[in-house]
Amino acid sequence: MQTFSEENYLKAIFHLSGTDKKPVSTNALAEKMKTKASSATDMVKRLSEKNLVEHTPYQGVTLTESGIRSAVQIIRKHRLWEVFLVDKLEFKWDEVHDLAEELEHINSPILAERLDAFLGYPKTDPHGDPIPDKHGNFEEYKMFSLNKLNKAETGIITGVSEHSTAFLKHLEKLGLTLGKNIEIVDILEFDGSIELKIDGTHQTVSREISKHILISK
Amino acid sequence: MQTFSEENYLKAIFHLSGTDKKPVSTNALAEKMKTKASSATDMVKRLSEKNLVEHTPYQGVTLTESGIRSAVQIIRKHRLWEVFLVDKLEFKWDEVHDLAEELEHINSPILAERLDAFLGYPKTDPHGDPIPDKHGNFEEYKMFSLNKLNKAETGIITGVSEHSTAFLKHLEKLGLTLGKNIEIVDILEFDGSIELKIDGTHQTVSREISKHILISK
DNA sequence: ATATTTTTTTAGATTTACCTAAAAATATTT
DNA sequence: AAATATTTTTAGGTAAATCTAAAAAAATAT
Repeated sequence: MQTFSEENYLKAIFHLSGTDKKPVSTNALAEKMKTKASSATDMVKRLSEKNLVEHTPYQGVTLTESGIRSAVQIIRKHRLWEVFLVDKLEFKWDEVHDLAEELEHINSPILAERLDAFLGYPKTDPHGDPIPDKHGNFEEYKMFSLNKLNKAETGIITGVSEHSTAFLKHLEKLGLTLGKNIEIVDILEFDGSIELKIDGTHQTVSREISKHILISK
Repeated sequence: MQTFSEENYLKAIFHLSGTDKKPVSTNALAEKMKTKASSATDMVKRLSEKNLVEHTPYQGVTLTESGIRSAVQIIRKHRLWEVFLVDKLEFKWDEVHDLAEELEHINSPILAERLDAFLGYPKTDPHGDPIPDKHGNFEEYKMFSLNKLNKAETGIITGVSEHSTAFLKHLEKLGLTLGKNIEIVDILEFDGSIELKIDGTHQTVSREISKHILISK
């Protein structure tokens, strides 16, 4: 068993490490955890002693097999609780992240399994992220950022890569929610802002925002 | 905000202090928390600095108004989660205590409120304990221990004062579940064991067990 | 009323998870 | 390649929550 803090670090390393499982730098990890580099080093050492991560000083950190397994189970619980909060307790998609950050640490494989069944074995969470099954298997969907689209191209919003309330509330206000079709009307040369058509109306998003909107064709 | 540990101590003091709110001794508190007296003293000092308890050295500890409010909200969450686990996730009444001990610390009044609504504002948890409403109000039912009944008297099982899996599994096996009518057939002089009639059959429970079965008339 | 036992508190250590400041290693400029 | 800047680690310290051992207070027994 791990502490909450250890679990949060594992999750952070998993996310920062990406699909290609590249080493995560101490600074990146510290920033993600909103702490200092020295604290990150401390924790990495502890996780290393527990064989959850591999760490070569100055060369960054990667998860071991057992670290990945652990991280994926926490992510599974996080996403299941998000579905519960939205589908059953009528929370909005922008209100569930912080609560799920707490609930994900409840330690009971049976609970996760029962919750999964109760929710009807959902495939994705309210932000479009895939939910690992009890064995930890899940497909990473091939989504890409909205800012990769060219003028006149179309796509479907299928995910977001940022879960803050402020960001999600903004998308909601513009009508940019999961499943919506969009079409790129124009890309401003000045700062890369994107004008797009959605539900027949036009909306503009900054380049920074567009990066965190994920699209499938 | 309190730490998990502080919350657990508050809850322990609330329960040990009883309906008459009498002071709780350091030893009793330490025993309940499965820790040492010195640790309990330390924690009591910390809670005292936060004005959650009143402590006169060597004279025991009582909750302040604010301590009671805090404890009752934790108990509310504990009992709501137990209802959720039994009613929605099909856990048995003997499987939910430890999970609820973790879930009760999730810090969100809105979550508690939504959960309450989702469950249909239940009045009692799976063990017959009353669930405080969001203002912290609840009726203590006037239940008494089974061993207070005399030969030939009858009653209805409406609660238990012990929540361990072992105890509850045993009751389940004997058919001694909430809502059942019982009649005292005999009380053994030797050790106070009680023979009772339930659903037409006879069962015997030790005096120790009978103390933790709560009855209404 | 004194002695003994029990309960409670204090003193001093330990572990986790953080911090700041300084040193060491690596990366980037010139 | 040397100088400078950045990143990472080490060293030493703090607060929360625990522990053991010893001291102090209260309760009980003689």
